Amino acid sequence: MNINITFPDGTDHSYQTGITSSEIAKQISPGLFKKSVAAKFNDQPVDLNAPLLKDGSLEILTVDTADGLHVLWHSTAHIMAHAVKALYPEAQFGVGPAIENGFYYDIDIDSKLSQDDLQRIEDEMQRIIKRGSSFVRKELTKKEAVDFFAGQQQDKYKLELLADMEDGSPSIYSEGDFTDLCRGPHIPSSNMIKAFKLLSIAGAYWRGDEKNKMLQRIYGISFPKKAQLDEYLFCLEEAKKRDHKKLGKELDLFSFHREGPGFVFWHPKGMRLYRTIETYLVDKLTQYGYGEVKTPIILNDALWKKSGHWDNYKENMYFVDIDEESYAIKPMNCPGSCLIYNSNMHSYRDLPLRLAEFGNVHRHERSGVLNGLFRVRQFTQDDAHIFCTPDQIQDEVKACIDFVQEVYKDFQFYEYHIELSTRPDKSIGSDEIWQQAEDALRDALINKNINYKLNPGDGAFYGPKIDYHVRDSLKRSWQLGTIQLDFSMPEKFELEYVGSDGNKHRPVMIHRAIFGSIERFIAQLIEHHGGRLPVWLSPIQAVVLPLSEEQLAYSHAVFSKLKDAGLHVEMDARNEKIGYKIREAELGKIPYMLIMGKKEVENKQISVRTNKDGDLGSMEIDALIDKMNYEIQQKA
RNA sequence: GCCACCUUAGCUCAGAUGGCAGAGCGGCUCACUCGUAAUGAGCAGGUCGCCGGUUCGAUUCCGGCAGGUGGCUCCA
Repeated sequence: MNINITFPDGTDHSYQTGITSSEIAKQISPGLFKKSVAAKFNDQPVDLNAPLLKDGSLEILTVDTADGLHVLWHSTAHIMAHAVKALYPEAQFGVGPAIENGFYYDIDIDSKLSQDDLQRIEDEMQRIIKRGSSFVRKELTKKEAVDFFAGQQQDKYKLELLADMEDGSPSIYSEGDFTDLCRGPHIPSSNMIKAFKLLSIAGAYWRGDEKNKMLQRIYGISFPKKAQLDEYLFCLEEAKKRDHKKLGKELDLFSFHREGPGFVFWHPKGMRLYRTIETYLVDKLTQYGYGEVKTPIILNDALWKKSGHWDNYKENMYFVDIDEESYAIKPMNCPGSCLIYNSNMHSYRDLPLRLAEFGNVHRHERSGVLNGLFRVRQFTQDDAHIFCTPDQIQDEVKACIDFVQEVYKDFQFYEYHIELSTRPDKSIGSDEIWQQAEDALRDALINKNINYKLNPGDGAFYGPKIDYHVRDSLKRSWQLGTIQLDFSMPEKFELEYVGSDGNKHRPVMIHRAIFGSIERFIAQLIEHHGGRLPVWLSPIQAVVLPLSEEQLAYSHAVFSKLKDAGLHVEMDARNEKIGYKIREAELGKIPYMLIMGKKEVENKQISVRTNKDGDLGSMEIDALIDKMNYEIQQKA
């Protein structure tokens, strides 16, 4: 009996029934065989040594592919669990998946793991790998699996996983004397792992629920070649150099102080960057038909009770007493906007009404979540509330999408992903309203032909949202822009407009932010550019560097001329060697260094060095101003 | 909030089984007037995060707290 196997390149071939992917790989080429870790049969991941019993498509997964690496990582997680079990026989295990970069395993043991223990676990893993045992799959009935994890290898977490498992035939993998509940697939033999490293230990709640026990999670990474591990670790180090917390200090942009954990102190240079961004957006707001508003930071409790924040957001809010009445410091700007809306009568002809606000909000975030500018307790949202009629929703959401993406392009953010978040557990509004709102956002995305990830249950309490996520230097994803639909707030604040029929109608509210928070956005900008901001964003765009005192007068003249041209320019008149001043300017990541020597004074020129291209030679002052203005205008 | 780790000069970091605290950079002073990533010399700078405990003596050991970092949970 033969089966027919189709390959990814479209060719097909007949093989004897029961042949394994491994044997097929060997026949195709020894190179492929050597690099293969698993296979996909009819798009289902399978082990290399699984017999193929029917016709189907086959893709051999090698360690050169992301899927293949994931298999290697997952197998390394097993080896790690094996090592932990050998060192701590009482250990019980949660889950141990491959993740975007590497793997982890959640472990329940009584003793606290330390860095030294990681070393011991690594050593044990090394021994296990050297033995080169193979991963053997076995399919069991659910009862057999339960018996195994209740008896021979006691593990309450695996039992819990089994209890929730719907399909009736769990599989286990044995590697040496260690067996784990696992769907697979796995690498054929542990000795394919040529290089690995355990990176960190962290606490993690069982099943991600903070009501559950906290397990110890070990993160690690592995590769089929030592060089790849070295490169990965090198990249990690490089990424740390781009950390905005480090660069923010080095470039003197902002600071944090014990006196206000989670509250940013902006320094002059950081503030310039902040203002540049703000000013940029103010211009765009006009283009996109927004009016700008400003609402108070402290507002009476009654307002927050009315808006639903009291019931849904209280634990994140700060409160103050004024004249024996209780007030809250705003965590969001929407109620304020609603008050503005309600201070006038509105006709359908006024809509959409777009009110933008650089809203200064305070949120009491739990201490453990604070993280540089990414997660603070006080931040400025580039917020806006669009009040519109139901049939204007589509166009308005689409316009918001265009706006967000235009802005990201100007800041050279090209790598982001979009999520559509739906109704959370804690929410206000009827099912119908939520359905309508979710459909509206989905339709806008589909209409714009935008790929998005569905994020069920992650919407705001008042409505679903479209979010823009960007990764930081350590690959953590942060939400920046957001477009949220809200049918509830208009209800609560009894917002109305007079329609063409002369009757009163309820408008719909769209909350939207592009940067999300200016603080977080700046953090992303710094990391994205590694601190080397484009000229238009640089707090200092050029520095004048006289070679000696003889060039001071000319240098001052040049400095004034650039300043008058509207450029952010500084003068380094210190009595230091030119190499020293250049070094300082380079470390300060100043884009233009203007060196003034005898020659330049005689020729009325400027010797230009950029931090991007090095020494550019001499040019006229006006040529330099034109060049810089062009780059600023191009946002290059 | 939870888990682990960290906290020594403005910054980056050494340090001692518990006995008067160290470097480089930066700052200040002086000399040097210099051509594309660090000129030299001198001086100043510390309650060793805070509060307790053990001890003749604690920056060092123990406990608590605060702040930070990496995760978890939560979120822009």
